[in-house]
Formats: sequence, C-alpha cells, structure tokens
Amino acid sequence: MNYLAELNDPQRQAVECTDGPVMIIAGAGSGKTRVLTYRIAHLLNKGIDSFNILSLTFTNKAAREMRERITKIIGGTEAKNLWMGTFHSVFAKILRIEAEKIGYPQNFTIYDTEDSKSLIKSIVKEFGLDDKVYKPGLVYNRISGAKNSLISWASYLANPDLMSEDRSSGKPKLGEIYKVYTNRCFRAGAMDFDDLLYNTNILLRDHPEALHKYQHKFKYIMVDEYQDTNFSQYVIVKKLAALYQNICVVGDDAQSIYGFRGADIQNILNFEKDYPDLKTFKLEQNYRSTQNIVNAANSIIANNRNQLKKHTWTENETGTRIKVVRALNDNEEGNLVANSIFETKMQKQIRNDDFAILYRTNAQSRSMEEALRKLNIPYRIYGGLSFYKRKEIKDLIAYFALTINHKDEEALKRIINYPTRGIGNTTLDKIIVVANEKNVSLWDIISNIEQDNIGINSGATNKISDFVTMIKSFAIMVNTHGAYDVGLHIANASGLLKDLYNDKSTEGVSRYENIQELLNGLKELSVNFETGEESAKRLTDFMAEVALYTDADTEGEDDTNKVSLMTIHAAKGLEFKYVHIVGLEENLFPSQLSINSREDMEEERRLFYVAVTRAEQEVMISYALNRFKWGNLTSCEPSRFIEEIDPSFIDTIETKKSNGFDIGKSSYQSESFAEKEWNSNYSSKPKQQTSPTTNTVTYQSTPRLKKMVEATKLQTSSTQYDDVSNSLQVGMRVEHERFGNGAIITIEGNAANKKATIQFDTVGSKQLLLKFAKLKIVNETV
DNA sequence: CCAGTACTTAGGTTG
DNA sequence: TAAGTACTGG
Repeated sequence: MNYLAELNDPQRQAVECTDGPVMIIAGAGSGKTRVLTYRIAHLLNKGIDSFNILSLTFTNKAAREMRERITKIIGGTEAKNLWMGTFHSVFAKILRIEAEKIGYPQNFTIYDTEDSKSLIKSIVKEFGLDDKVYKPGLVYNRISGAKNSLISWASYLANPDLMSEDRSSGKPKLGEIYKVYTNRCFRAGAMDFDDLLYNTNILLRDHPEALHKYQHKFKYIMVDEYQDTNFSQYVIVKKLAALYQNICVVGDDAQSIYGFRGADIQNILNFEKDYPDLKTFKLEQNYRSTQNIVNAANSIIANNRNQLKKHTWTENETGTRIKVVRALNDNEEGNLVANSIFETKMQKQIRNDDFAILYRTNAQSRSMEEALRKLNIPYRIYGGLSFYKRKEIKDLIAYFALTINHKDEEALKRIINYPTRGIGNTTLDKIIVVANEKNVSLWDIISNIEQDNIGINSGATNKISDFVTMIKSFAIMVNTHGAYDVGLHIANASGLLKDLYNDKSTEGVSRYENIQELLNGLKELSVNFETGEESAKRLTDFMAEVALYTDADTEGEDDTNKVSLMTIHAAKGLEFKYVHIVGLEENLFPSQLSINSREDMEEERRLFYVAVTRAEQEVMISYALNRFKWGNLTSCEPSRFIEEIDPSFIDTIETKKSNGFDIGKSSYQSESFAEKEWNSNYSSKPKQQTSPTTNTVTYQSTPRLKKMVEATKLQTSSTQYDDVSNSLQVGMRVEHERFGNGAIITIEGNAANKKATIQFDTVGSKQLLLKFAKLKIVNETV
C-alpha cells in the first residue's frame, strides 16, 4: 500500500522521520490521526517489531479509533502486539506485572473518583473536621494535584509553601488527610487514578532493573495530545524514552484546554529544551473547515501571547462568514438556534447529526433542549452518567472487587449491609475503629470476628461470619469458573438481584435490566465466539479493566441522526458541518473564574478556538442580554471574544422573528414580540408570595407544650400498635395506610427494632420498622 | 426502615 | 431555578 502518496509534504516528512526526538505540531483538522497511524505502519514496514512500539493517548475513544485504523492498515494480529492505549490503561497493566516491587498485591483494586471521595469523606469525619470546609471534592483535587506533580504526602507536609497556602485557606489539615488517605489506600490494596501514574514513577525511580526493562522494550514511543500531559506523565515518558530517544509527541498548544486538571502546556512549549536535536514538523494545512472559519480562528488565537508559531491555512472554499446573533434572553437564544437549525435543515436538506450546539457550562443545555423539543428536532446530550457509574452497577462490581481483593475497604463498606443483612452502621463503626487502632484492613477484623471480641453482639457476629464465608466462597469460584458464571452466581447469592427484582417501580425495573446488561457483557467476555465454548476469561481479567472503562460513548441505535449538545470540552476532537456556539457573554464565556489571570484567560481563548474549529461549513455564535443564573435574572454583556474575531469574517445578524419585528434594534424593544415573550416567560409566573394563612396551624404553642403533645401522641400510637406488632407472623397478609395490602416475608429484630419485610401487591417489597408502620391484619391464615 | 422536607450550592472532565 | 444531600417524623 502506497500510504506515503496520500500525505502532504510535512505529513510525509513527519511519518518518515522515525528516529530521534520528533515533535509534530498539528493544527485543528490537519490530519493528525492519519499521520500517527501511518507513522506506526511505516515503522513496521521498516522492520521494527510491533512489540517494541508504545503509543499513548488520553481517552479510551482515541485509543479505540487509533487501533481500528491501524488494524485496517496492518491487520489484526500485528495490531494486537502494539502497546497502545491510554496512559492509565498501559501503566495499570505494567503495575500489575510489577506490583510486588512496590509493595502492592498483583490484584490491586483501582478506586474510581467516587471511591476516593467516599474514603476522603470518612477520613475527614474521623479527624472530626467539618466536611463543609474540607469538601471531599476539594480535598480530592488537592491530593490529585500533588500526586500529578509527584509530591508525596511526606514532601507535602515538609513543603512550607503548600502548608502556608493551606493555612491561609483555612484548611491546615489537608496534608494530614493526604497522609492518612495514602495509608488507607495502601492498606486496602487500592490505587486511585493518579496512583497509576504516581506509582509508575515510583517503580521507574526506585527499581532500575524495571526501568531498563521497559526502556529496552519501548524502543519507539508516541504520545498523542501531548499538550494535555501533566508533570507525572511527562516524567514517565521522559524516563522511558531516555535510552533510545525515539520519542514522537503530537499536539497543538492552541488546543490545550485542560490546565484546570493539571495539564501543563509548558510540556509542549518547552519540549525543545529537553531534546536539543529535536525535529519539529508543523501540520498547518486544514482539511476540515472553510477559509472563513480557519481565518477567523487564527484571528482569535492571535490574541494569546503564550504559543508556538504556526499559521494554519486551507485550500477549501471561502465559505460563509461567521454569524453573530443577539438574543434578549436565554430562552430566546434557544429559539433562535433551534429555528436556525430547522431552516438550514429544510433549505439544504442537512441531517440532524451534522449540527452541534456547544456551550461553556452544562447548565446552558436546558434552554436549548426546550427550544429543540418545541420544533420536534431530535437531539442527544453528551456527558451524562456513564453506565459504570450507576449505583446498581457499582454495587455488583463492589462484590466482584471484594471477592478478588478482600482488603478493598470501599467495596466492603458499600456492600456489607447491602442488601440489608443486619450489619448496621453501629457495628460497622466498631469494626472501623478497631481496624484503625491496629492499622489492619477491615477484612482482617471481620474474618477473625469470632476470635477477637470487639464488643459486637453474637447476632451481628454470626451475620458477619456468614458474610465472610460467602465472600470466600465467591473467591474460590473465581479460580474455577468463567467470568459470567461467577458474576451470575454473585448477583444471585448476594441477594442483590432479588432485591432489585422486588422493586417494581420504573427505576427499579431499569436497575434490574442494567444488571442483566452487565452480566450479558460478562457473557460476551467469557464465551469464545469461534467455538462457542467457554473460554478461560476470568472475572479477574474483567476487573482489571473495568475501572478504566468510562464508555458513555456507546452509541445505541436510537442515538443516530440527532443534533449533538455538549460542552466545548467534550467536543474536542469532533467535527460537525454546522456548529452553534452559544452564551458568548462576559462572565460566562470567558468564565468569571478566569478573568483575573492571563493563563486562565488564554485557556478560555483556546477553548473558544477549539469551538470554532469544530465546524466544517458554518459557525453561528450567539449571546443573550439577560440570563437566568442560579435563579436570578442577570443582565449580560457580549463576550470580549466576539470583538477579537477579525470583523471581515463576521456577519452580525439582525434577527427577525416570524412576525417581522426586528429584535436587534433597541427602539423596538419595549414593544416587541420578543419583549412580550420575555414577560410571559419570566414575569407572569405566579410567585407564590401570598402565604396560605388560612391553613391548619397544628402546634402554634410553646416548644415545651409541643414536645408534650408529641410525646403523648407517640405513647398512644405505640401502645395501640404493640399488640398488633406482637401478633404479626410470617405469611400473614396486612394492610398499610400508604402501601396497601401485602404479605409478610420475614420478621427480625426485637422490641423497638422489630422490622418486617413485606411484599406489597402494588409497590413491591419493603422493609418496615413495626414501631412506625401502622399495620392492620387482613388475613391471619398462614 | 421509608419518605417527605429543609437546606445547600451552583466550571470545564479523562481515567 | 433545580438538583442533590442531610435530617427527622412516623
């Protein structure tokens, strides 16, 4: 295959320059992925072994696309041998191999962000600190930032700058929390996402033999989206490439938009300093967009100081100018955008999925959705909750995790009493206290619960040992059965499937189906398609990868041909014929939080650059004069970014509504249709200011009296229902004032804590505390 | 234990 | 405004 003929000059040079350090500055739409894939093909053509090539990306999606394209060129077998994937997946794989060197078990758990935050939350609680001050998300970001800068907890505590920062922000204990967090993760045999990179650095720093091994293995290294690397990733790449120096980084400093999560644009700006004999190639020809779009984008980015020199250009047609549209308020902005899409569709016969609406913040999607719905335009919002983050999925996966790694404490805390098995918070708290005293894992305590008397009553003790026995039995099965068999068994034996099955609400049904879907996924994994026989794919293999799945991008059948709604961040790497960028207002885009520093402002500007360069044919920019923010109507000014576009590439549209009023002219504003609509949208809503004074005022008396009244009430109610509660038996049919009729399935606990599980005819199964549930016996026949 | 209510908070997001 | 969480009464 003559792939070199398909490339322009700089693209071909970049492909052919395989040895030594190379930097490819790839403008938007310049054929970057093509160059990367052809470069790998070229390496293989030259006789390089596919096992010696490492290719790193940031997202699963990018990795998958790359693998698909490379498979087409070089075939599946060769493609499989390449080390190709996200930073996290590649180094997780290496860490599993080398885990023992750094004191971790080979089957370590990967904590996702939710696990990490929940752990942080419990540590903050243990410290007796206020979780309003030490918000888990904030603490997590602080720890994450430290790890991505390769600052250990010890150097954090020893760093006077960091310590004084934390003191002046009123959070002096952050370093201590970092320390305990690290210890707890280690104790649980768990790494968070940042640890996958941090610990790789530890491995390469402290174990020269491991460093040499991987330096020799990865003779050729490629990194995509290099402008998004953080310090931790930068050091890994630098170390691995130190021996052969066949390092090729690809990126575009103008598209660096992830500074807020630790990406350091200096990594690409200073790449030359690390490799003085660096060869740089610039891909400046844009194949995606019209001249107007490319030129407008160039005029925007020219306002940034901190950038590498490059001039993108295109041979495409001139195209139409960028339209700038003003709306009176956010709802009208939605209507203008939706109308524009509707008209373009009709006039030019364009598909829905050729349109995208891009915004700075997720909150802006609402007005867009409403407007699209009014015109019956199908749309899809990106960035929802991914499958693997759903509660029921996380619950089942927690069972898997605990089965494979008994020390995993977040998994254990999540499921020890779900489905409820009588191991309540009090018991769990006791276990945690003892585990912390001895600094051993929770599992160490509960698996010896019968020997060590830690002040838990015999009932709970029995339940805990049942739980331990169950998990141990799962663990045995993992070694003897395929992933699907074990998964199904765990879902059943844990009682999770049954619990969901009993919930007949819409959400309950959907949760049950989600579990089925996960199990189906396991089945596909464990069946060998060619023979139809069970393969040796183990639950362990699934668990090694699942934490790194984020696939919100599994497109179903019904997701085709819809208008795309997403944040600009989410749009990076995508392209659409028609792009609407909405909310171009000061304090929104650029964001209010970025107006005080040049770095942040330049990142906002790059974000705008990314937005504009998504478009092939047309860009429409809109802003509103008034917008609801946090429940208040605020007036807005047009964004400075609009002025920064060279005026020769812009058309300012004086929008006309269907009735002919020109809302762009202020003289019409007080009488215009738009104004009336504005009034009807916001002012005519009944404000509920008039309080319903006539309604029942139950306790308009002193607090003391109120207490007495309530005490009497409780007394009467409990005496009244004690008799009923004592005579209840399993099998009886009862009536509940809210849930209707049902049958008693189990009764447990005694006296005040007596509770029953009841299968109701209409609302499914519920557990009720008999003290409160005013049950009437309907039928005593057992 | 369940469900309703009071209260809080509000950027972008991959793995 | 809206959505999510913490608290509390039955």
